[in-house]
Amino acid sequence: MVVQLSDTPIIMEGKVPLNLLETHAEYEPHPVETLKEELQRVREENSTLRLMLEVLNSKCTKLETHVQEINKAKHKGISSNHIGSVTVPNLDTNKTPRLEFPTAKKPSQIFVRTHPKDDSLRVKDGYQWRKYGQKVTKDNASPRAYFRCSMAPICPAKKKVQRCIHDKSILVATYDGEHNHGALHESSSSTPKGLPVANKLPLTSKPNDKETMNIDLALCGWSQTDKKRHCEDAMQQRDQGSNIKIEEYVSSLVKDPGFTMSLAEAVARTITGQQKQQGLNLNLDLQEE
DNA sequence: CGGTTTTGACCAGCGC
DNA sequence: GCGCTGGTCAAAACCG
Repeated sequence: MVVQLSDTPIIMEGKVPLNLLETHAEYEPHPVETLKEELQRVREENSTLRLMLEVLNSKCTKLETHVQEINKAKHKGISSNHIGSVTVPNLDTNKTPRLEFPTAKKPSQIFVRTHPKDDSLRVKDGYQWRKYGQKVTKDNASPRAYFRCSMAPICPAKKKVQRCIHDKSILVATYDGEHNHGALHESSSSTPKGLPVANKLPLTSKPNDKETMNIDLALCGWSQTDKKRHCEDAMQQRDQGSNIKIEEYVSSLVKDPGFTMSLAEAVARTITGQQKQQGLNLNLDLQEE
């Protein structure tokens, strides 16, 4: 199976890796009807995943177009690789870009979609934050949480996190101050150096791992309806051209081979997990699908 | 036991 | 000066 995301292919040779398809000899064989139902369910899931990939692909294309426009503008003497508040990695060089999270003197915002049921105000951005306050503000019923960077003894970086007033599943993180330390928090030593830390999903994470829920595209542990709803949301956003910052951030994630590989792995793991639950050992040939 | 989170109290800035 | 609001402090609770 070859998943092509723009120019960044994820290659999953042949079938789902053997270690993801553990055998369950202890289970009794399933009646044909049950197996048919399961097959149908897996097909539906595949179509959902396909939809997700389409969304990712379209965002990739969009980003590429945008980068090309920026490059053209650069050639015309307009020097800027900033879109909104998030710095776009330099894609026209071989250097591994670091996604610069807003640490400028001027406060800036990022938007992160979370699981609808996840009511914590946590935004995984690679830094370690210590919450020092929470307040309900006048213009938004959702409480605003105040965080300070705890990675260095004296780091002036702060952030405020509050749910979007219009969409409770979106967290708005406002960054203030600069980090006075270089190293970002490395959650996994297996991830390639130089990659944006925010782009890294833990390769060993379970589908229901809360950590992965903080990233927009970490849909792997979601229910079927959740996935569909979010895909529809994303499609709608694409069509309406709204929430540009989210799209740009997501696009930068998608561009990262490490992220896309992790996503693909998580998807495969999810399918396997569900098989485990129901005691099935379907040898899915995704290439055929 | 040390680090983190929670939460009520406190403070500063601003408009009236 | 007073009230409102956003931001911060700090003690207690919580957690690994």
